[in-house]
Amino acid sequence: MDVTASQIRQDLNHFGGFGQQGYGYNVDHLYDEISHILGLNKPHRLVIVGAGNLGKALCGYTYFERRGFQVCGIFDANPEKYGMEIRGLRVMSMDELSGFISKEEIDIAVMTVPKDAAIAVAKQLSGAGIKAILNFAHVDLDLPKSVPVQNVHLSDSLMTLSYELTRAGKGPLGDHG
Amino acid sequence: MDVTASQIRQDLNHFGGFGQQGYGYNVDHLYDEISHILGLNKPHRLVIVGAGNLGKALCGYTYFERRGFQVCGIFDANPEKYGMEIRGLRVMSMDELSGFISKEEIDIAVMTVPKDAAIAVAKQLSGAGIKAILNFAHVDLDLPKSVPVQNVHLSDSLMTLSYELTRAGKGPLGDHG
DNA sequence: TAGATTGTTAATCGATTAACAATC
DNA sequence: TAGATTGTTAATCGATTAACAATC
Repeated sequence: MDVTASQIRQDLNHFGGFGQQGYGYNVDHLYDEISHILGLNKPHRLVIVGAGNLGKALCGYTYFERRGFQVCGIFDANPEKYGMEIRGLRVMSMDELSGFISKEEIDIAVMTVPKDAAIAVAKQLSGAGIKAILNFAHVDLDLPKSVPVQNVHLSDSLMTLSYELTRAGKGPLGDHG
Repeated sequence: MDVTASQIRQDLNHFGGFGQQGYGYNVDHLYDEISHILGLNKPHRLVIVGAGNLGKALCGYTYFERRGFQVCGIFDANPEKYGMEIRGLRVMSMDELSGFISKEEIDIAVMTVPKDAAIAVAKQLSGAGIKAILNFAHVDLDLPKSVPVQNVHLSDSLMTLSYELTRAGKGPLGDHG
């Protein structure tokens, strides 16, 4: 994993001593502790905002369920999509979003909306009391620090890949001109 | 952007002096230089391996075209999908993959296959001379260093988000026990 | 005891930042 | 010249690694 033993000990110890000197770590216990630290010990309720291709794909993403991320609702701005059924969920309108978040005690919003809508949607989510956002739109949202955002910007990955591909086999400082 | 002026100068200078002391940077020229460094100046040809929900969603991802990433083919292991048309492309079988890559001079493969298939597919791709892989499967592929891999592991983003969400408002060292 | 393994401090390394010279 | 801005060296900071004591 490209991690030294030293680093693992150092990192684990940052959160507490989970092992026994001379004896080792109890793997099951360690797994629990880490789940706790990551907040994965209790389920999270989430909504998907944007019922496009990506939104639909994510809706059927089995990892969500397996790890206790419950997909509770899916929303879209396009009236033609209202009522459409995706994996047993009916697409709802953006007007219903805020109410749904508070009533259903939603933690997390997954944003798969077009770039231009992203900032407004983020505002609405934040106003409705969302606790965290997973953002697939090509914008950096800046929200109050109290609402953590994780960006999944494919464009970044693609650019990095293109860079590595281009540089492959060239010297450490490469040549670009 | 959370970057100091110092850092920008330092970073740009790592690749070369693109500015003029006392005068500034020419934005258009700088944009070109960076495109070059990232290898975005010429188009890349790519295939999508795995015609599931995510594969289909990515197939319609307009950013690809806009930035010169040409989606040239889409493949799946399920015979029922052969011939299915997605955005003007016919789904092909895995047997056709290797030949396609060399004949069509494909640079990049986007892997949206199930975890269990991922390693074998990566091997096939690497054997067929692929130059780079964008991997959405929940596995860390280890391929020869000559084939750069970018992993898009949603699970990582979700765990980070869960961590931040859980820690929000708590002290810098948090409390988890 | 001898071997093994974690906890913790110190040393090393690299990246970020600050400072200033060079130039327009 | 005065002000502004990049290039580049030095200082600072943090993270990784190494070393060793503590413990089983």
